[in-house]
Amino acid sequence: MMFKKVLIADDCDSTNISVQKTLTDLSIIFDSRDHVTYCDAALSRLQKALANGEPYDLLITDLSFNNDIPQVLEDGTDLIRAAQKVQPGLKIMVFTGEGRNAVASRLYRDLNLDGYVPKGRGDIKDLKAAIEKIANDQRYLSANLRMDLKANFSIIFDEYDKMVISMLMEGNSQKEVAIYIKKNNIKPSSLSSLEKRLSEIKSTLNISNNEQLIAYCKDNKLI
Amino acid sequence: MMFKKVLIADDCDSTNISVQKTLTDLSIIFDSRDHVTYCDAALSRLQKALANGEPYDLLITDLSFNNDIPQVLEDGTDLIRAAQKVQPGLKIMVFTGEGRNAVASRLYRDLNLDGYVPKGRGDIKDLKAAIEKIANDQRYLSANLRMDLKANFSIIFDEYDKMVISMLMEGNSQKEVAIYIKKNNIKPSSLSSLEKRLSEIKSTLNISNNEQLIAYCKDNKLI
DNA sequence: TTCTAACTTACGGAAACCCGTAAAGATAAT
DNA sequence: ATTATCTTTACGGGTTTCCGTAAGTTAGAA
Repeated sequence: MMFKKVLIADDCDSTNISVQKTLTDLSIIFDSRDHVTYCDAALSRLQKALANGEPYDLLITDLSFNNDIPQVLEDGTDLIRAAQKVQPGLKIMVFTGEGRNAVASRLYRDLNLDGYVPKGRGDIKDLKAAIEKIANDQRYLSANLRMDLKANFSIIFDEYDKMVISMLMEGNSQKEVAIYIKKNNIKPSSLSSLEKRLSEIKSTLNISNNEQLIAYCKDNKLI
Repeated sequence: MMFKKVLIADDCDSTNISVQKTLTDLSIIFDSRDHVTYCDAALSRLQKALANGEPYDLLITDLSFNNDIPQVLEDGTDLIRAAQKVQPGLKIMVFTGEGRNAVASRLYRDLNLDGYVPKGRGDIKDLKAAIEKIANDQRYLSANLRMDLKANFSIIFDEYDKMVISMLMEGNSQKEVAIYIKKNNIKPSSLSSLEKRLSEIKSTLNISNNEQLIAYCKDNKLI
C-alpha cells in the first residue's frame, strides 16, 4: 500500500525539489505544507496531523540542519527519536549527504530506521526503491552504504544469519539447516522462520536469490 | 552400476593394499591378478581381458613407475593414452602422490581423466567417493586439488559456465539465464542443458547446492 | 551414404524454495 | 489480569530447481 501522507524535513531546497518529484512520480499527493525546514516544525506537524486523525505515514528527513533559529530538536537524530515517541509505527527514512558510511550504518541500526539513502550518484532511483520497499513494510539500506559494511556487518547479519548462511555455503539445504538448529535449540528453529529471515535479508539488501546473497557475503567478507 | 572388473597399476605395494581394501569395501570382487606393477603388463591385461570378452571397466593407476625392467610404456600417462586407444570408454582414474597440483589439474583435463585423487590425508575417503562417482558416469576431481586451481581454472569452467554462474551471482534465476542465452545465440541454449551443466559442475566438485558453488567460486576467485 | 556416438532439447515428476496467511506463543504495557 | 503487539510456527499453493528419460540433432567414422 503506497503512502498517503509524507512529511519531508530538510533545510536544503534543491534536494527538496528532487524528493517531491520522486513522490509525485510514485503518485503520492504532496502538499507544500508537507515540507518543513526545521526539526521543531517537523515534530509539531506530526503531532498536529495525529491529533486531526490524519497522521503522516512516512517521514523523510535529513540529518543535519542549519539552525539559524534556536531549536529544541537540533538535528535529524533528535527529530527521529522524538517522532518515534510521538507516533510509534511511523515509517522513517533518512535521505542525507552527511556523514561517513560507517556512521550511517550505525544510525540505521541504532535508530531502527526503515530506510537510509545517501545523496549522490543514482540517489533518486535509490530513493524511489526505498520508498517502495518501506511502503511494503520492508526495510531498505542503500547499496552505496552496504559496500562499507565489511567491518561492522553486524548491522545486518546477526549470529543466527551468519550460521544459516554459512551452512548454506557448506552445501546444506534450508531444510537441513532447520533440522540442525532445531537439534541445537537455536532460537527460531522452524523452517518457516528460516525462510522468512532469508527472505527479509534478501529484500533489505535488494538481492533476488541465494546465489547473489552468497556472492555478496563473499565479496564483502561478511562471513 | 558399480564396477565389476577393476585393474590397479601401481608399483608401490603399500598403497595397493589400501586400494584393494577400498574396493572390497565397495563390494567389488578383486582378483590378485587384477593388480600389476608395470605399465606394459597393465596394457596387456587390458587387451587380454578385452579379447576374452570380459573387459575391465575401471583402471586405477599411479603416474610414476620405477622401471627396473625396460618398458615400452614408461609411465602412467603413456599407459593411459595407450589404454584409451585400446579400449575407448574405459574409465580411468589416477591415484598418485606425484607431482604438483597444477600439473595434476592439467593432466586431468588433457588426458580426459574420469578421476584424480592425490595421496595424502583423507585419500581413502577421497578414493571411495571418486570410484562411486565414476561408477555413476560422473567425473571426480579431488578437493585437495581444487584448491590450487585459482590460476588455471579453465580446467573446470569454460566461458559458458563462467557466464551462467556470473548471471546467477547477479540475481538471475536459471530460467532467466536460459532466456538470455537463447536471445544471444549461445551454444547450449535450453534450460535443460543449463541445468545439466550446473549439475555436472556440482557433481564434479562434490558440491551439493548452488550456494556452495558460489562460495567456492568466490573463495578461489574463479569468477 | 549410413551408422554410431555425443550433444542438445523437451518433458515430467519429485524435491526444494518462496511467500502469504493464520494460528499459537511470548512479551510488554495498561 | 488483560489487552495489544510482536515473534514464532504451521500449513498450503505456486514457482523454481533437480534429475532422469526419451526423442531429436549434429558430427565424425566406416
